[in-house]
Amino acid sequence: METNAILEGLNPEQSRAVTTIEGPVLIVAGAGSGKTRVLTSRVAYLLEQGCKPWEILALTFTKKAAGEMKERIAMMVGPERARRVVMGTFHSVFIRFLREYAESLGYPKEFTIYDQSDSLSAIKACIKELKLSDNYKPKDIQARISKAKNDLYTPSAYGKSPDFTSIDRIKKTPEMPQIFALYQQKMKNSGVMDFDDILLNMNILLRDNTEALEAISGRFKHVLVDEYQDTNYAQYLILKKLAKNPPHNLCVVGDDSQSIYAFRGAKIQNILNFKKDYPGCKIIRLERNYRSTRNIVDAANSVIAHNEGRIPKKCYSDGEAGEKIHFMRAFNEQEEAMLIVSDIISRTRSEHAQYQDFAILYRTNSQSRALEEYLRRKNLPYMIYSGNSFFDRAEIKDLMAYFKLVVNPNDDESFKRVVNLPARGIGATSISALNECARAHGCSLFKAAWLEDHELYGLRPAAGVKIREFCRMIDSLAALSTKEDAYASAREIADKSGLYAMYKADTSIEGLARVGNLDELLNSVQAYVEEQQSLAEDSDEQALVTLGGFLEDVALLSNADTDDGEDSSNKIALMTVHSAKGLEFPYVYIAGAEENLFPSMSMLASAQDIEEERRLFYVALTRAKKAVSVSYADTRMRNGKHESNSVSRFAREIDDKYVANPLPKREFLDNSDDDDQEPTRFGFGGRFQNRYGRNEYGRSGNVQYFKRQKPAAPAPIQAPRSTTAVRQTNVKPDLIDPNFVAVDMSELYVGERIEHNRFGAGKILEISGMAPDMKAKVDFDKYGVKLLILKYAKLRPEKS
DNA sequence: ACCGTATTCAGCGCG
DNA sequence: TGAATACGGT
Repeated sequence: METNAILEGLNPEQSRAVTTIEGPVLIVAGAGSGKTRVLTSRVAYLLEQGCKPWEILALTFTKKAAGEMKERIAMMVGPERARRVVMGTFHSVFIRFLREYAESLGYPKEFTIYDQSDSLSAIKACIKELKLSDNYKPKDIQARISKAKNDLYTPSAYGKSPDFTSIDRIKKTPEMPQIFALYQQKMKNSGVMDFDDILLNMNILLRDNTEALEAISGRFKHVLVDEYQDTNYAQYLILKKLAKNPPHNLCVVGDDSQSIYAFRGAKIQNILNFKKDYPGCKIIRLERNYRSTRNIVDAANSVIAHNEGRIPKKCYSDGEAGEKIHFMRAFNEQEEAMLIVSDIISRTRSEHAQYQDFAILYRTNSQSRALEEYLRRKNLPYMIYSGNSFFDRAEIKDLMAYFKLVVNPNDDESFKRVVNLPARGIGATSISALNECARAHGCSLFKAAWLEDHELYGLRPAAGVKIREFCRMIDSLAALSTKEDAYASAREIADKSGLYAMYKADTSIEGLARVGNLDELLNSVQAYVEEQQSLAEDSDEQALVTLGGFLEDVALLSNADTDDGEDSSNKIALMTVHSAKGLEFPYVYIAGAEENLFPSMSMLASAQDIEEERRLFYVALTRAKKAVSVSYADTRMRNGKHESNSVSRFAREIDDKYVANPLPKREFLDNSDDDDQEPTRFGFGGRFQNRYGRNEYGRSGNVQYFKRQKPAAPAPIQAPRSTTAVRQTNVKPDLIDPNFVAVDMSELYVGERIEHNRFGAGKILEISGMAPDMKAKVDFDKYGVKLLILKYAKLRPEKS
């Protein structure tokens, strides 16, 4: 592609961003400013200037971003050259480097990756081994270890850092350094890294191995980084080392106003301080927004102007003024859902909008429920972007654990997961004995299985035999997997392990679904093999597509990448503001614009946190192309409690000039936090025609005031339905009416026909024991005779 | 090994 | 409130 063609259609700033190729460059790319286009054009331009593809390193955060860039570069310069550009996510690119030098770091070349759940189990194992109290919450420990690694603290550095140890003192977890150390030790014994280790070890490599540093940094003449505002300290330092050679051709692109990942270690200072870190750098601002109307851009500007720590810039749109922002006030989250959905319906009619043109954004995932319920009620197609991926399912994890174990037999977490699945008579006792043995020898469970001194740790010979049998099976599968491709190996593993047969034996509906999922996993292995083979055909080398490759590919997938095969065409999108980053929609609804929720106050510690929340609100606003509606509810059920909060300060910060129905100057409802003394307002809806559902509500007399009352104490015991009512463990014993118990028990008698939730109908044969240990022998029509403890079994008289 | 119940927790989530 | 995990009994 000719230089002219590359630059065609770029505005002057974009053009400068593409052609300023010498020395460090910071491109401050406002929302919707054509950032991806600039990045891809820049790569094309570098190639056009004679740079070799393999001398360019381009790093992104997500697989999706990397994929999009690859595709667009391929269109500009052709697939052969595009393929040779070193481009990918931080993690995927660094894994490649780490494999080259794995041994110098004390890892096997074939190290595998622990995902978060593997890592969590390993942490639980550490806590257990150190016999620590339940002050030590595995999730919390995991988060703190992750934070430490992102800031490049090793366990010993952690122990010496007052920052960490003082928090541990407060949290009553003084043995954090020991857990951290044991965890790292375990990981090394198992030949595995977690996601943070990839960055940590990359730093260690570049710090301690000069040869590696020179080789890797010498390989690249140009380093490009997307979303620089989201980099953490570990990534920051790696980049610094990769760009150490003059003239330091490091080009970073980002927007400080969209830095929203501080909670997972991102440092906005990285972008704010770029100028200081790279003296003489060039700063290019992309301030023209091609996405949104003027009103939206100006409204977003008026909000973000309240932040102090910013790179000065003036974002603007040359488009039409467009619609003003609408506020929608609701009584509760159900009504909020109704207002939003009604608005969507009316816009589909009045503006011929498609469902896919709408996005409903919220701060927390739990807000999706009310919206979802209402959308379902109205039969509208929608899609929730979040969480549970295919790979979280138990049966998938089981088969994946076999794959992982075959690729890396020292993976202890996978070993523990499948050693007795299907049942092989290897119980918890045997495994904990084996674990003791492994711990004493500082080796993996798999290696410990072959040692001779089991008995010292209490492992019974019979159990030892069974464990070794299992290990031999893994060994033979491993041997096979070096000869066969990933798909053949995967099939063999599913078969020989007995796992597939085990799930196949379950003929229930769920069982069938599980087998279907296993098939789907095998299909995806096959798809991976075919994809890799077609890539290899284009190039010269024809290597075996290994199962290890598949595992790595999957490990580096995110939830966002795995769409459970659901068809996303023409559906209303529901997602958190975080996951909306980088996306755009004609119509955007921001739900739950309330104090305490957005901004979320749960963990708000410093003034900087409120700025991060404000940036998040900014991100939400700037997703919209044509229209934004901001909704809030007077009361909302949160964590099982009713909460009343006033309108979000961010909503108020939108300049009235850009709002269709500005908020009253002082809110009617003060910020009373569910205090029983305060009057709480509840609305009773019914009139929802008002398109913008604004402040007439609540003012027009359709509001009831009442004082929330504490429930009468003691709480009345509910009318007995069955013997299960006796089991009121939350009620103090003296609150149970003894008469009630007696009466209740007498409802059951020998010969009576009853029903059970799971076993269905049956007849009582015998009643034995005294309350609360009273038991009944029941002959179920379908399941035969069972002895049930009445305290636990929910029996009710048969309906006739 | 599996069931039902008790208890606990509650934020956003890249790779 | 309700989901996820831990526990404890057969």
